[in-house]
Amino acid sequence: MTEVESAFALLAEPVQRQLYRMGWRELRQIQVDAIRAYLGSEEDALLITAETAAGKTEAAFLPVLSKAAAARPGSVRALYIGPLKALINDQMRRVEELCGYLELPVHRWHGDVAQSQKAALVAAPDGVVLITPESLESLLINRTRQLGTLFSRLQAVVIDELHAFLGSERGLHLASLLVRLRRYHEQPSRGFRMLGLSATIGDVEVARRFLMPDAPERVKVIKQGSSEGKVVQLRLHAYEVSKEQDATETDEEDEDDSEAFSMRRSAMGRLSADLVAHCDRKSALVFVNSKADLEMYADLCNEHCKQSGLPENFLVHHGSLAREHREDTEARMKGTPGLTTFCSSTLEMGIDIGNVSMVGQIGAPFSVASLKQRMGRSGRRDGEPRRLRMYVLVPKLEPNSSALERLPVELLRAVASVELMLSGWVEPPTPASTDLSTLVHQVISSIAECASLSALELYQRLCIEGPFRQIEKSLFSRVLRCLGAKDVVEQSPSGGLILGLEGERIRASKEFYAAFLGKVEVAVLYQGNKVGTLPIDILPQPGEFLMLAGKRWSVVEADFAHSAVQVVPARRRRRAKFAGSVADIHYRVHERMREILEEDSMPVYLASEAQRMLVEARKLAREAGLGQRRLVKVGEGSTLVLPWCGSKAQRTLATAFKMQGWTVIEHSVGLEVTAELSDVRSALRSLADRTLASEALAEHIQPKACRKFDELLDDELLDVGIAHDGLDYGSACEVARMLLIHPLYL
DNA sequence: GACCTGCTGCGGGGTG
Repeated sequence: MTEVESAFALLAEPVQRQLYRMGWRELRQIQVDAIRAYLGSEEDALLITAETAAGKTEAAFLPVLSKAAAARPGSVRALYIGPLKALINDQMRRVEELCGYLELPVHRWHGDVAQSQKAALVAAPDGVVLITPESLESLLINRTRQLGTLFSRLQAVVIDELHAFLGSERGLHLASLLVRLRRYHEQPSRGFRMLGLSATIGDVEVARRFLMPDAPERVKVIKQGSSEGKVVQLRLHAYEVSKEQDATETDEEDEDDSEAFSMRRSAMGRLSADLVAHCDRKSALVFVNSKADLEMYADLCNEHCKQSGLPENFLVHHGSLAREHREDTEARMKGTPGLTTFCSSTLEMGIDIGNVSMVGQIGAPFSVASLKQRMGRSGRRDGEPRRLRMYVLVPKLEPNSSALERLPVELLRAVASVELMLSGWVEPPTPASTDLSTLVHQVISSIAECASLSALELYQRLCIEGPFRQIEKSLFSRVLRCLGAKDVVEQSPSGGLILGLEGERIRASKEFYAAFLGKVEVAVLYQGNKVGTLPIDILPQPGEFLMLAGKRWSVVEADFAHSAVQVVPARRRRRAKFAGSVADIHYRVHERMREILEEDSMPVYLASEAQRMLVEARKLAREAGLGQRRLVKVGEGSTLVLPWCGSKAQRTLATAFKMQGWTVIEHSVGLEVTAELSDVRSALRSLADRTLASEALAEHIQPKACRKFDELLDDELLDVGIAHDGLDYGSACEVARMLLIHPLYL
């Protein structure tokens, strides 16, 4: 018997029959490995990592369903946890199909599922449940009495798109929920088995610790062989942005308040014209870093098609669109080949939109991990390559600006990201060690679940058994005292902790269930139909223009009482404003950018204009010593610091300099400090020998409250969190030491 | 200079 045959033989008979019916002629290697690992042992957890469309879902569910088939009803047997409702809806169909010959019901449980369906599951717990972390949270506090029957014999928990949880508030939240859920198992010490699925694991050890915190070595890693990977076709195009060209090319439709935008307008036009040619009759996804730009590119491309007599084949998909519009875009992509969708991260994960033969990325990607995910959306069919085209706008080098300002940073970052992705590297997730906001969330939720808990029990559940293990007892009691002072918790006469008035109010709100902070948004309505949403704090006024859902609008009425803005179609091409912040770049990306400046070889995937710009940038860097020198004196009383150390450590350095009373200009790579070189060196020394403490730096960070429940904590507690997770103190100290011993500092 | 995610329970009134 071959390896494949013996793995197949391990599956339950109805599962085997269903595979025959579905026309499967073989199992993929990761499926064989997963079946053997899951059905061959009773305890180990599984981490299944393979490229998109390699059959990870089936690798997990074939063995999980086979085992579940033999268990008796009366309890949910397997739980699937997904990060998106849309993904759960897609996976529901796939799991139901695999269950074709099994007598196992498959249930969805998320915010869009009818109460009646939820009630049906609670009345007869059985089968497989597909759920979001937030709905699991709601089960724990709203259905406490039923948990014992629902999950008493739960066998397996499958976490899809595991990378989306690792290192985030939502991941910490989920980790806490899973520990709390285990208490309802009839054998809590054995509990259920964990399976994690992902295409983009930056650090296997972090993933292992997430799946089995007490025994990470018992997580079996099932990895797709590298030979099974796909051929990659790459091209990177660059467009120069210059003032002179735009003065002649902007027309009345393009009036915009921002000068920065009008400068970019003609380059965006050239980029769009190329894009229309590149996407010609291909199904494509084009990722854009901002929603305002995304709408602009869709409009420019459709306009281009209209003028050339081509069909207007460009659609949009992002988080500020009405759900109906997003579902319509998904359905059209699936049903009609040859369409292109401009999207944000909404389509980064596995929502089914049919086959995509090309992926575009406008602007340098936020991270290498995100670039990898995005590229994985193309070439899903066997034998088809992955095609990726990147497009970067590069400001024209102004002769009178400084050498640092003239560096084409975004082009360098795009090249560095591609190089790192091709080398197989992606950013490792960095879980927070001291996320007190999520701790507060779980304190409130745990008390709501149990009605009353002693402080010690609470500490035991969350910080000994649960995921908040780095939080010591003294810090935990400071948090509780703070919550007590704000009426969130109070001590009952019997000594247990119960929710106070404020705590009850927070817990009763429908916003409570997520651990992350949601934006306050208002609906944009046209003739009573929802087009999308805009952030409430920068809402357009009547008479102003905006683009949304691939159309141009003007605002006729802003109705705050009903949280709505009424719009009508308009001619003007004006961008809507969405709220935003700045991304953190990993130090390895900065380091690779510097190496690219220093190297001579030309990446083969650069188009000619991009090649010319890289040659120019290398010449500039060499003349100014930007790639080699770390501390550069620039005129009297001003020093350039070039650590190439990633944004978090660079921000930590900048804070240390600001504490000296100096003015610090923070560039994306490098700092300009109003201080003499010798003074900069002595400030670096106090970091290098750690006489400047992390807590002292944290005091100077503003704003302090940025996570969801930070408002319930005092500044002192927030500083503890910032010192641990908001800054990168360890790296900054290392970088300071390196800057001091670097031979080429002048 | 950014992107994304998620979400009760219950009471009252109407209909078949």
